[in-house]
Amino acid sequence: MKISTKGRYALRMLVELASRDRSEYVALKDIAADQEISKKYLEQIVPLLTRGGILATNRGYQGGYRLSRDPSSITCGEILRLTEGSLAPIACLDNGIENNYCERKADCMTLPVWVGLTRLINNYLDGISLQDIIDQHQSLGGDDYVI
Amino acid sequence: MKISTKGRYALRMLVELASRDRSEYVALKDIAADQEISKKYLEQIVPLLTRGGILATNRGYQGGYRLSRDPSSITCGEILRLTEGSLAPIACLDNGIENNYCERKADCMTLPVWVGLTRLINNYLDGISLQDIIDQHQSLGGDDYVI
DNA sequence: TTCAAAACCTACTAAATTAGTAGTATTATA
DNA sequence: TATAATACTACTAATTTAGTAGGTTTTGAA
Repeated sequence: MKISTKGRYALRMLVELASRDRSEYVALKDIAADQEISKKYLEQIVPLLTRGGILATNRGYQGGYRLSRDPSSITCGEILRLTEGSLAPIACLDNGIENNYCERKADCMTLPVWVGLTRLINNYLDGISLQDIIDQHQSLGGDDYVI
Repeated sequence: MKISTKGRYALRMLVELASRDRSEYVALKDIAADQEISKKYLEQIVPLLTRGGILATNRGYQGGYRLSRDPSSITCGEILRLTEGSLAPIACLDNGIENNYCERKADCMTLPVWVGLTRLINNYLDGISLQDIIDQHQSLGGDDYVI
């Protein structure tokens, strides 16, 4: 029950971009150095975010990446679903709660537990934007978020 | 971000035991057949639950397993922590939120997101007992739990 | 117009994890 | 003592994870 490095690295990278001047393109080289993450590995993660409409890119000399939208409109849920594939804790719910075609579905007594957990996780992560993360960091408040 | 078969099978097995007559020992052979799970694989899962104080066992002829406590006192959180190891979504929090010795801890802006998620998942699953699962199944209510 | 710096793309790989199987030893009862 | 059950340990195929490697394409500046 772990979030992989793909999702964690993506989130760290995007928080860094949200903290910088949003108008300029930042080279992956710089982000990789700052976050101490393999640049080559980030290269594989980043297309998921550009295709997902979170990052805008500029190729060639002086190129790089910047957020394509306001940090307050980009949520952890969106980022992690793009990079992790699905946030459902069981495969039966990978295509959404309404699209469960598991053959045991009808008499699976444990299913409601997983449906509730799926809703909980998605709602929580959809409720936290990149801007929220920056605000939380600056506020010196509690050590986590409460819905 | 998936619960493995270990945790899912354990939960299914325990729900079945909670649904049966609690005084009699049930052979693993029967549970494996009912749940359509490999008996040999269940054999590996079951010691985690006996050592964890959830199952009482009887070896030899007419032996088997039964719940060692009331189904209302056994929660999904307890079962899944025993079988999955930890319900934390990142390894830094595997030994509890207070025992995070990650070297990036001090300036990790994303940590509060994971701390909050860890609390959420554990609280949710600790709030659902085996008895709750049986009650939910019989009530024909909604399709999940709400805290 | 050439050069260099950047993103983009695809293939490969070592290590770890998952989901089991297999075989033997031990225990308890009829 | 035969039998039916759990207990224990080792092994394994397949998948996933977390990268590495190497080349291609694009673009701005000298």
